[in-house]
Amino acid sequence: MGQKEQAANALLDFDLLSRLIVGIGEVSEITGVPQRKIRYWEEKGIIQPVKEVEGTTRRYDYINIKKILLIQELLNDGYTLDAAAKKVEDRMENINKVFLELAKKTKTR
DNA sequence: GTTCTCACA
DNA sequence: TGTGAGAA
Repeated sequence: MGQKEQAANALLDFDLLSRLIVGIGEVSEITGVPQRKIRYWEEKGIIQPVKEVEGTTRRYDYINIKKILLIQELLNDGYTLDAAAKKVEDRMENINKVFLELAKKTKTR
């Protein structure tokens, strides 16, 4: 596969990923985290699902799903929920920072 | 399918 | 920290 095709696929994947929005049932199914627990984490302010314009059902984008996965891993490693949440929060913030810096320094090509 | 709430460990 | 169950 050539570089052009790879670049095109990367853009496609990113586009799909950024549009991927699913309900709690599917999130629970793919992450293995019970729906009840996902709602519980939201109640504690740890995750912020995106509300649909119409209706009251929770919607989860890929960032939410990623967060749920990461927190679940840390819990399995013995972290408390609060500690796991804070760690995930800090990591994502740092990653965002790095990419923002990178975006500033990178010229359009 | 989804929501909330009360009770419980 | 999380679950069960019922009702809407």
